[in-house]
Amino acid sequence: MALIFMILKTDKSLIFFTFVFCKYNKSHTKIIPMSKGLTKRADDYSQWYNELVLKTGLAEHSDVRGCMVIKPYGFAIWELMKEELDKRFKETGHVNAYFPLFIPKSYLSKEAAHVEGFAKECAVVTHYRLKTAPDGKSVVVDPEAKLEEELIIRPTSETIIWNTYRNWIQSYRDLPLLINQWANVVRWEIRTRLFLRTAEFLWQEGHTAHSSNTEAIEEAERMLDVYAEFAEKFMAMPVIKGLKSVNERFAGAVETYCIEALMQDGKALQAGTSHFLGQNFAKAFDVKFADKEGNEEYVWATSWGVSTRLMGALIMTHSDDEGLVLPPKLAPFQCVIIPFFFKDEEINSKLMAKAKEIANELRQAGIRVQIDDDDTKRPGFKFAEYELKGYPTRIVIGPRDLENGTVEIARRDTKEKSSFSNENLSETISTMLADIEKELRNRALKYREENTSVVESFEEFKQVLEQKGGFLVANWDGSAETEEKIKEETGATIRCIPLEDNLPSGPCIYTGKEAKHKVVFARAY
RNA sequence: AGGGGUGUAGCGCAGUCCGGUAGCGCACCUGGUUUGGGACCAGGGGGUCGCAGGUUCGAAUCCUGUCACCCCUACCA
Repeated sequence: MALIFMILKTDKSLIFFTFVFCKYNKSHTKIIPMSKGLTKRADDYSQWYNELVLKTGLAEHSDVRGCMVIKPYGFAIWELMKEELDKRFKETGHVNAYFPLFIPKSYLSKEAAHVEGFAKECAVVTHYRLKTAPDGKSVVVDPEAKLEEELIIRPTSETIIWNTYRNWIQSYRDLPLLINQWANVVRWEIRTRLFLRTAEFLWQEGHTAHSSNTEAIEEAERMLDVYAEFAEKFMAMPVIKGLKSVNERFAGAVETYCIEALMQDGKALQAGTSHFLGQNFAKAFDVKFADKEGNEEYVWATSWGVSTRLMGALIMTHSDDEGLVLPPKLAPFQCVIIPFFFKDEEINSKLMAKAKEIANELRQAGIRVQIDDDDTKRPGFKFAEYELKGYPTRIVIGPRDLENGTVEIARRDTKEKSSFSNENLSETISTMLADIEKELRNRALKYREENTSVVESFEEFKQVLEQKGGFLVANWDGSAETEEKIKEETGATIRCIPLEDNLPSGPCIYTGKEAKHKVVFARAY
């Protein structure tokens, strides 16, 4: 295999084109050439991410500041996530409901820490009507239509939901109340990034009410497990389950649980959170129940959520310099069939017939498959396109394959392609999809292991953070001051206190005092 | 929120310093030739130069304001 690099100098940047000439090796597997046009991760990770999201048609910026348009391909992935998560919520006894987008301003301030946490990023509705402007062309806010009480567009729904739960809960018999909602929320962010941070985003928020402390904690932990299992089984993304430090805790929570994932640039991403809310919201909204003995007691609460941010996590966990790499369970199409058309109409119709036959076989086996019969684009173009979009597998069938009873199958994760018999393709593809998923999971796990460093001193901490990044496991004295100082000096924060294996193995790396926990530090999104 | 940068055709950009009929590549349309990894040739269509004011005989270009996006810090899921 020969590599030729061409470097073109333009005014502002260097553009690298890479051509890879392919030959069959002994196993008749060849390596797919690299795509062109996409910024390489090593050159500029942020730019790579932005270009990838735009070029693959996952999402784009709308004209509304900070708000994105999730395009059909991106939304298809989100729908697959939703479908699976929803199934898992139902399996753990939850039901869906829907609460208002608007929250009376006064509700938000009933829980002190909560309002403190969200006040700075709330969108506020002040009027309910427009009228034609004096110029007769534009419209203006009608000053006479001012709301008595302003409405906040929900940044999260604890307040409106707990205000509602007050009417729903009287006795222990009404508990537990296990409700989830799929919704949009708005947090007026200054700096935005597609999927990772937008002013409006989609999510699910579970809000549960319980008759005891322990039951609520169990619920918070149960839902954290649901998230962790979803991340690992469905997204092929390894996560660390842990507790947030006081600084990072959700506004209004007694304890915040989280799953933390490591992205390919060495930064951490919080992929999901689950909160034990204690009786904070019950007290703020006066939600009491009568226990079996007839005593009145405040209700215990949890809330938990994952958002479209998972899309960002998915992209940054698996994708490469050629584009998106989707784990099969989240690929809108797991296989694309491309008939290699020539000028001969008769051969083309045979190719098409075979492609349909194969597609039917795969569909019967439950594989999501698409045929690309567009004859205005050449196959090479399509190959590059589907690689960019991260289709896990691709079947190409040409005249030669018809004669030989074969197809060519390419897999996205390893970029290999080889010839296979066209018999029993559903099994071939199913096996390959399972293998791809395993490969992606192993690869991501290996990356995390290689980029998790146990550090013994603050010097080592700074050095590893600077040179390598990733997760840094270190002993911490448990104080918010120490955490804050480390953050100021290095930019790294405590991602979590792991649920497993958090016993300190020595003194605090910063203060040298007795350590309380062994925690995971990282720079984070 | 602070610092830096960018807005010109669907996408990527040149033109802006030094004002004078808006250009290039890709994409698109038509015709032809091609075809096992992003085809080639010929012809064609498309832009109130982010938006709003101002200066000027004349503004993509100069001035003022404003909006959006990107990068680095700060904040969050």
